[in-house]
Amino acid sequence: MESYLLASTATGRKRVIAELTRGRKFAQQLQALLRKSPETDVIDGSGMTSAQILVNKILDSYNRSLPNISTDEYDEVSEVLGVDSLCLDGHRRSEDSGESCKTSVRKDRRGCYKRRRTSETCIKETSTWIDDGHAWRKYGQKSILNSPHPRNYFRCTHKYDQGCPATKHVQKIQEDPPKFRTTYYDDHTCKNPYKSSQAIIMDPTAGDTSSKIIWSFESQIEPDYEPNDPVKQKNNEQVQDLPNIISGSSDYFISPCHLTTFDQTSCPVTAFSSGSDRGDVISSDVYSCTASTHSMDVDCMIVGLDDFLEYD
DNA sequence: TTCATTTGACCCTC
DNA sequence: GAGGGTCAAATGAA
Repeated sequence: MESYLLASTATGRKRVIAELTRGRKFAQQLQALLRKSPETDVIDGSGMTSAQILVNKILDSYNRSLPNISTDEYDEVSEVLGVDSLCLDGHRRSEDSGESCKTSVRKDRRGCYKRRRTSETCIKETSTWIDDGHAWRKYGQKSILNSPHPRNYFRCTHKYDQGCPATKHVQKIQEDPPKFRTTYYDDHTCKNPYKSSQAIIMDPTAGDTSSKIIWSFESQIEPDYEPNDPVKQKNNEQVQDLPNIISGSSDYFISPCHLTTFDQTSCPVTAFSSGSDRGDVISSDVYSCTASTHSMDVDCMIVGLDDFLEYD
């Protein structure tokens, strides 16, 4: 992510930083605005609400920034966003056409993919495995040095059909009580087709119900899921059993990463009030995001904002 | 039959 | 060369 900021010239870099800083400022204003009651939002002469005006400013900020990124870096942006995946052809070949080129696949894999640089967008530690609302497909498992538990590798199910670059690593870091560390890489660009149970997360800073955030969940298997483990099964059921608190509303998903973007510092996210079993499960999670992902964070906010604007 | 998971091999970065 | 991330054939489940 930080590579986005590495414009080819010092002047260009300054310009990018200035624009992104500007965007962040607008995003913060928007954040404050959204905490207010929507009724207080001012409508200007053009008929736009102040929130919409801020959205336009943020988008404008990014539109000004992107041309300042050099071609190589723009390619990198595209790569991260899944616009032009660097080796989709390479690994799709085997999945699409089966054994047609088995013998050459091994050789062709040389240089087929780039190893990911350290660019995690979100780290989450949970006492239980909770679902984050996206469909993940496990593509690997690896024992890690000095770690008694293997690390599990997941990619978005829609990696190939929608080019979604999102991946995550899940590793059990503590046995008793069980603790899992989930590291998210890249954001989802897919349109998540899963609509399952939803939850409402109350903004802890707000006293009224005007600042509800819907948090969607989907069932998912624990990284080292054991079908015969009743405890783990129960945890999965807890997530699945979340009720549709708001029905009939457009289903919009805010991932744990997105939630943290509303507060740009690491902070625990509290879901539901105390006394709720389900809430206990969710509120035990701790999220943290890398400080270098502000621009992506703002982007996430924009995505969420569109939904906010549509949700009336 | 289709799709997800497992697992060993390959490849990249440090 | 070690360690870690990804690929893809094999296998299993629905």
